[in-house]
Amino acid sequence: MPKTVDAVARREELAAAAARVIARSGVAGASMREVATEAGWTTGTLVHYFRNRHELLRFTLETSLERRRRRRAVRDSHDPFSALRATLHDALPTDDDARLHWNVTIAFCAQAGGDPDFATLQRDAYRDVRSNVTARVIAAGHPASSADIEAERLIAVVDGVALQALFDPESWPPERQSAALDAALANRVG
Amino acid sequence: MPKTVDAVARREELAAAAARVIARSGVAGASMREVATEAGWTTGTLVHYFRNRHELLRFTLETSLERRRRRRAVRDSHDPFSALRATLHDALPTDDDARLHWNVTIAFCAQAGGDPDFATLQRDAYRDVRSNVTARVIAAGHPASSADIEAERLIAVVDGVALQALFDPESWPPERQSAALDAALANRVG
DNA sequence: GTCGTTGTAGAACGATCGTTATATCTAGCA
DNA sequence: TGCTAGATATAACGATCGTTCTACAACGAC
Repeated sequence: MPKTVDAVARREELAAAAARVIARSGVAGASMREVATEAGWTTGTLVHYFRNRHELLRFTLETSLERRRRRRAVRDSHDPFSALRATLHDALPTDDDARLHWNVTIAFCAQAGGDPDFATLQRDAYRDVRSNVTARVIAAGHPASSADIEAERLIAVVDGVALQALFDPESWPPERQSAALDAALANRVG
Repeated sequence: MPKTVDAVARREELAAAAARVIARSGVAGASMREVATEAGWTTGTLVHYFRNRHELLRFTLETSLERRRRRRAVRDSHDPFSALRATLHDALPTDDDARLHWNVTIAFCAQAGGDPDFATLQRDAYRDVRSNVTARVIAAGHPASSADIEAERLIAVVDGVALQALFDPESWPPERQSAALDAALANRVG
């Protein structure tokens, strides 16, 4: 058998490079050559792990969404309200990693119109977030009958703050994002 | 004197075509040829009214932001709370026109990272919205000391709902968007 | 050590892009 | 009715893109 590498790890490494390029200059800026250079390889390597550019982009989006999902997965040890707050807080672009994946999400959001593949991935991720937050809202003591409304409201606040923070980072330091979230949480839940 | 056309109107007509293409397939999809075809002209006409592609895109973004701004400008005749609600409601993607310009905003949001020109335009538009809503929040009876916080919260809700509605239109008919806004308004203001 | 498979590099091709240059058409004025 | 400058169309150029193809390097099985 010939030289062997961890193909899964290599794909994730390349996708991470693609995510950085996309966050920096949009999906359109993520050409095969640019991504290969960012990753420290050549296009020859890139096409060895991804059949074509679309598969690279799709895998990059999947990985990015999965990364954001995992950010909020390890929060079950706290008390229910803290877990809810932590889940929502982890979705805010308060650090470089979250900012990066938020930018990737936004970049693909703009592309989703022309590519139903991407649109489906994003929509499913959104629905997953919605059901997750709804469950935590109920766990935190909110009446089950209106839990979905409350969850949507909280998600809307988080998304809205995130959008503004990405546009205008200097006006939205992490503390201000946290404060906005806490204000939204203080309104009904808890 | 030769044949003469209304150059301003022609520029806006071309920008409207560009906006449709951008909403449909992103900024990257808005090539000179594609925009010219959408508008019913050729690239020769396009470059006659815009020095280059960047100027076309910039003017398109400006026009789109201006159009969203004007949607909420004619709301001063009502009582203060209705005016506030109407202002926020007009920002939601409840009709085709609003959806189109929201998609343009999102598309340019993804591009803003690589182009400081677009980023500045968007950030300024956001700050304009913020001061506008803050004024209306105060007019609606909210304490001036925390009006900016309240305005940010409401804008965040609107943006968050809009983002979800663009992703998942069938889950977010206009009535549901209105309901989410009214729930957010019922919390503090009024 | 040799072979065979995989990993990596780089060149090359056709398509498409933005831009520029050139040609044709058109409407108002002499 | 011509003349002229703006309005529009079209062709072409160089650059860049995604993709394909070929060549070489590296490592495990025999």
